[in-house]
Amino acid sequence: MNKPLILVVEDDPSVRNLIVTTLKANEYNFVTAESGEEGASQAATHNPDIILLDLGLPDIDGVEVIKQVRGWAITPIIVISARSDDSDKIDALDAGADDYLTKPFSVEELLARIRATQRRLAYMNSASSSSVFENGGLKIDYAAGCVYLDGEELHLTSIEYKLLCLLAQNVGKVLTHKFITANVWGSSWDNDIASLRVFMATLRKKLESADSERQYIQTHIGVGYRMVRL
Amino acid sequence: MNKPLILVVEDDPSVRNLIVTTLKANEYNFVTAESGEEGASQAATHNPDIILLDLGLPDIDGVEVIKQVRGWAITPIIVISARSDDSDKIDALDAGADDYLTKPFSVEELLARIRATQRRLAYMNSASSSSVFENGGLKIDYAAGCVYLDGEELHLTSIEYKLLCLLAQNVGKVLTHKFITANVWGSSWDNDIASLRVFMATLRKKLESADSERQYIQTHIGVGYRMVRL
DNA sequence: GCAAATCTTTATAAAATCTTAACGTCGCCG
DNA sequence: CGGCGACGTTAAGATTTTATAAAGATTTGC
Repeated sequence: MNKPLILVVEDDPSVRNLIVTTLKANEYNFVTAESGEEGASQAATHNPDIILLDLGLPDIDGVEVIKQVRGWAITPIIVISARSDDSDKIDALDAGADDYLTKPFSVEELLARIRATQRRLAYMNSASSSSVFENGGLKIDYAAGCVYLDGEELHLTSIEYKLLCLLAQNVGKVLTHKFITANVWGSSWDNDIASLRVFMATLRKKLESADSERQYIQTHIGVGYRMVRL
Repeated sequence: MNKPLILVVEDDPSVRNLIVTTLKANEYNFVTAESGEEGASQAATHNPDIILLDLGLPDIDGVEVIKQVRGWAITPIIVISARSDDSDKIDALDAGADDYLTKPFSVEELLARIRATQRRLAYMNSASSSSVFENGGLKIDYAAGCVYLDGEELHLTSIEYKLLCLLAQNVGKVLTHKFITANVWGSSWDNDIASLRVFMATLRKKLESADSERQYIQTHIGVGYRMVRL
């Protein structure tokens, strides 16, 4: 997945700065808004993955922003507010907020809650569109745990599958013997390189049986193997 | 949707009572557990919609319970804990918790957070919930709890039925032994894999007796089983 | 409490997979 | 040219995993 885009709606420049700095340091993309109106419009134009929303905005009330956004999107909204009354929390949550953090808050906690939200998002996406890898006629459906070659299902043993995934997840990169054996078997037992060669042979046979033109796996003598991007 | 089932894992009887009374007053169904072990096994057997989890349990640490449950389920977990340190919150959230409430908490806020969680669940379910499943000559009527094969009703025992539903709800996906046993039986007791094999054999016999051509269930050696989409 | 149905356990043969070792090829270098 | 090292290929044996039957244990219905 790409870096998530986070919309920060906060009028206080110092708080906004704190949040933005934190996000930047953790490699999130972000856009900011300084008022409720601007927040709602930014949400519409940028379609962010997550919204961080302050309730005490200069123009419209934060709860109104939540309702407005919820009118057409289910983007997760994490409220960050100075109001710590129960009634404020309840109003915001019932309006459609997903989480509520009271100021002063710990940036670490904010990040953890963002991660939790992200996790849920990732699951929801994977349910509808399972993550697949494609390269030439090769297709790996990670969620289903199946591999297809030119549409035909390919039967792989569990080690072969792990090996192929490892290569696929590093397409174009040369992987050393040590790296591969360490990842497929537990520890890097030296003698496994012989096994690795055998598995590479069977994998190649399976991948290149249909069409001998294409070569998915390349060997780099003295170093390791590499899947080429077709 | 039916009333959601909520699992309450809390050792302190007074707190447990407060929560349960609140849930009851708001027409939720619930089950309770007084320890981490019990909580994990209740989660497996009852498959609740939401889990409320205290971290300070008498046996295993709450974070361990989270990890255990997350091994096979994505059930939303709301942590309710006396520990208010940031690090505790972060650990719990990163282990897989969805929300974190510190004691003493307001029951109204708890209810609001449950509602927020429910809202998300409802959205996720609405995407993929129909009352009947069809695949090839196989038909499962979830509402009626009946299974048909080429129009003929098929008599299945309750475990066989659970197993078939699990496979059906994940058509095309390879399900690990651990995942299956955890979902059909309680926790993943190692020896259940032997039982699983026997049930798979009987299920297959029933499904493939009529027409030996079609193979609904595929075994992935060393991994698990998978229902193929026909 | 009995009989039938269901579930669990155990045993064994068959199948699939993994490891190991042997042998052949290729390119390199003295 | 011949030895050396790295790799590919093959096949046999060891190991693991699975299907299936059948017996014992448990639950359910009556």
